[in-house]
Amino acid sequence: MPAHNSNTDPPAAGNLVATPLYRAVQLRITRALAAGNWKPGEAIPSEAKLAGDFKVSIGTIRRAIDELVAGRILVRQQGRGTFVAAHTEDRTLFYFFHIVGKDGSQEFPVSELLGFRKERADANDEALLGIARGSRVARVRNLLKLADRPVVLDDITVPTERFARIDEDTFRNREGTIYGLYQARYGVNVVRISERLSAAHPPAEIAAILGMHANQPALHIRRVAYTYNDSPVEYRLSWINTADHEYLSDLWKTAPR
Amino acid sequence: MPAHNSNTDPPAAGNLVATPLYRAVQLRITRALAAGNWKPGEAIPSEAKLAGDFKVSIGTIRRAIDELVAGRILVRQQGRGTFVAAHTEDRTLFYFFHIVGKDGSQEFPVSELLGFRKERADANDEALLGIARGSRVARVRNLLKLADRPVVLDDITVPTERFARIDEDTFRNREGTIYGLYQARYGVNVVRISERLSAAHPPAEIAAILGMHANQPALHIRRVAYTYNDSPVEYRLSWINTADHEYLSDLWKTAPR
DNA sequence: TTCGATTTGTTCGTATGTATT
DNA sequence: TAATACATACGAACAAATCGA
Repeated sequence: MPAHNSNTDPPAAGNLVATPLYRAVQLRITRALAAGNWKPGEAIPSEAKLAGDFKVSIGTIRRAIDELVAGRILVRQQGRGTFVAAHTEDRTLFYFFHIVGKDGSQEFPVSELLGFRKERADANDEALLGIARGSRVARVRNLLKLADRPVVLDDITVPTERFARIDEDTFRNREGTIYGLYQARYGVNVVRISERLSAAHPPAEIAAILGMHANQPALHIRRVAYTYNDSPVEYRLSWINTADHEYLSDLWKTAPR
Repeated sequence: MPAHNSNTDPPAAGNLVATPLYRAVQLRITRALAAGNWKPGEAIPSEAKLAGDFKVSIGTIRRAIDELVAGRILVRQQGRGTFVAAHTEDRTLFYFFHIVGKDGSQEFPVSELLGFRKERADANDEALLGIARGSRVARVRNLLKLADRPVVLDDITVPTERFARIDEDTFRNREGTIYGLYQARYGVNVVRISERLSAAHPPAEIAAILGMHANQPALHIRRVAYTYNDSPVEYRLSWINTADHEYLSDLWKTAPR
């Protein structure tokens, strides 16, 4: 068969760039994901079915899914199916959580909610989250403990528009990670984060929470989390006591698909 | 054609795990790379030629190369060929260099050699570089300036075994990056790094070099650089003045495991 | 426990498109 | 223009894992 476009588009009419068929398929899949057609943890239709639905070969479907699997948006399992990545598995936790012991140990953090309030978005929120100034946001203060000692303090901001009727109890009584909560309860699937790190002296209030002496430096992180299509959904300021822990950046091991 | 093994191996005889053919091909390619059969910047044989040499289909060759391209070990160019990734291009610089201005600007760093000496490897070198204690190592102190101001101080350790007859002039008179030097002159191709970050007060000597006040915190990074097959080749301690700059960590597609 | 249906994983082959030289 | 090399797309066959009858 020739490699022409057998879809509904006019065959190489106006489109100067001629995006490959597998990209178009990929886009349709991510759109269905973003629309919530398939939920995290659930299986998407089989490759054969998708091929039939989209009227493309199974190889093209696989090509489209390949990158989504590489980007940890989907997870394939031989004999079972292809699933929307969920934030419930321990593996996925450490993809977005980079704090490890200086001895190399990877502990599971224990979370503690320290504060919750709703406010109006300021200029910073507007710039980072792409929401209108004055719209409503929720501010969450969360502490992470490792080996029973406070290590990470997160000040989290999310727009209430995406997170309908979000409240303190929802946060406090969640099971699993925060991104797991976003995913399970609000259908917001964080698939990418961007972090900027610097060293600084934390405010006295925060140093106290982290059990740090005055004049002790901490790692400061500004994080923006994105869902499908690079749409920002959360802004987070973190302070990390690096007396006994470090931030691990592994760039990078080409993992088997 | 059936998916049998048409290579020299007995078809599913003793191998219990049955590694896919494309992995075997991938291994042969990385071995050739590590042996220096194909040099950085040069083209490797065409897919058709490799398919003929290895007696596999062109699709299997492409599959093997796919991951090496994803891992930035090889670079494909349509119509030209597939090339061994070189550290000479500006693009690749920013893959291992993560310091950006707080305003978001990405500047090209200017390097300045501050010190060079040869020593015997200590316990730390032994653990991190996998070399025998007492073997010879070179220690290099290098300063990186951004916009004419000192920002990053690197204390670099490499084993002289891999870097034959390395000396101060070689470092001082190099063109391009340090990893470019390793690659062009010693055939050592850094393909992966692992970094551990923390916040701390730098020693007075280092604070002075970075133009920092006493009691000002800095970002401290311990980096190990690896060549093919996860073999460590360089150990680096860095201090970064984050008054005007940040460490950027962008985590998304085709990520570590 | 066995068996068969389903689903993804691997390998091959072929044809054609597109960029480079 | 022609040859070369990678890119896209399709199809087929079989392997391996999973799951339920």
